[in-house]
Amino acid sequence: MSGERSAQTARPEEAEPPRRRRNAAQTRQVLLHVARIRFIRDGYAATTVRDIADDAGVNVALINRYFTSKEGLFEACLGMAVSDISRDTENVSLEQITVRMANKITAGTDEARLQDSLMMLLRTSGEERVNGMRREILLAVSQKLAAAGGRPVDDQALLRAQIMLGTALGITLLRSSLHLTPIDSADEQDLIGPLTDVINALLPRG
Amino acid sequence: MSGERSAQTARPEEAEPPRRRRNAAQTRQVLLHVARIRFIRDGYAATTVRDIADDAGVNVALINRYFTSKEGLFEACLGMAVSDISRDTENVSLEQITVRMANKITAGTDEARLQDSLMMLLRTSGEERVNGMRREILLAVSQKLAAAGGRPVDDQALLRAQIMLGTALGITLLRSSLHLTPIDSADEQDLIGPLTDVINALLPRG
DNA sequence: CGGCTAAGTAAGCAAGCATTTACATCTTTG
DNA sequence: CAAAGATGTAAATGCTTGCTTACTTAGCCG
Repeated sequence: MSGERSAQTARPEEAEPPRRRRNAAQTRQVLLHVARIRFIRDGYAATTVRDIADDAGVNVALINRYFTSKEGLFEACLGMAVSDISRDTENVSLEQITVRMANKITAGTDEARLQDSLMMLLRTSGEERVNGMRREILLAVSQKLAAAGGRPVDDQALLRAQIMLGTALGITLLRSSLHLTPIDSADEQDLIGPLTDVINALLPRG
Repeated sequence: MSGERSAQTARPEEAEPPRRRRNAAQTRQVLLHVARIRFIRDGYAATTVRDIADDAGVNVALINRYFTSKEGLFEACLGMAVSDISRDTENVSLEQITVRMANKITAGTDEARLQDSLMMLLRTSGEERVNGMRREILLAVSQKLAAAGGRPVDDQALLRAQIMLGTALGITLLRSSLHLTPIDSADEQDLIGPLTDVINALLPRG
């Protein structure tokens, strides 16, 4: 590669387009990010498009330009959450499951945000389609949990896995939404013990 | 009017005031009842006072007359839920706890409505005062759970009780709000087994 | 009966909502 | 550079919201 592309600050990264002050893709991302936070914290109906636009520092009309409607933006956020959850529940094995679950539940706000994705799952816009998405991903996760034992997944095993899922959901709810103490201030180590007990009680080993 | 009060059907019962087509107390109750359902199903912000008034078959203005505001009506509903939960968690003992929990979770819509009360706890109007109410009752319930073992309640026991509470919350959520199968269609008998295992794993016997 | 108060109603108001339109400005590209 | 499309903005649209006001009617008591 003989010729550099331009005399910009530093060298432009390979797959990184040159910085623009106007950047549709980046604006889209910012909107998604701040909308997610609002939807999780305040719910769909209580969140206004102006709130979101202000948080993002952009004009309200861009929400409709990039996501068609408030509803469209919500579905995009939910889709993100579904992807995150799918990725974070790959290759679940009984050995690591406790540690990983405790880790995900207590992970800081930095990067790992499975908690947020779970809370996003509890939000609804009233549209029937999103309810379908929610049920789908929850069913998939519980099936992965049930299959972790290595035994064939019958209805009873699935029921137990869903109770386990409910536990994870409930803990996350009590922590990040209701801020109940002492569970809200428990760290990873505090949770590993009880979680191990619950998992051993619910998920039969193959 | 010397004789009987009127030629109504049957005789007016003792403690039962004569039926009036206009009855403030009854209207109040109807409003509370239908509002609760709406708040639980649709959330606070997505529920309009006109929805509630229509459900109740009364005029919108009566909501403000009897409850001052939409917010006031919500708080009344939440207060009802708190009372129900307090009453339903009296005298918890480790012996009956599993059966009672399974029973309450699966109880039909007839009378026992602990599920609804729990779901009501998850709703918020944004007012800080209601968040306080929610934390209070959740803490009280988890303390009762922790004390059921008969042992002194240290922080770890409380944490475990709160995880148990989270499980109940999560199961109820997966059932009545998300309608996830097969847990949504599980009956009391189906739940007793797994619940027993979880409770034994979480609540140390004294 | 006749009036008085509690209970309920209809209509409307100001504020806030999501969305659209018409316009301005930045970036790329020929 | 200059045309053109991509990106962002300001303003206004038509609804819907919670709540209030002025009014009607049912129920009670002398």
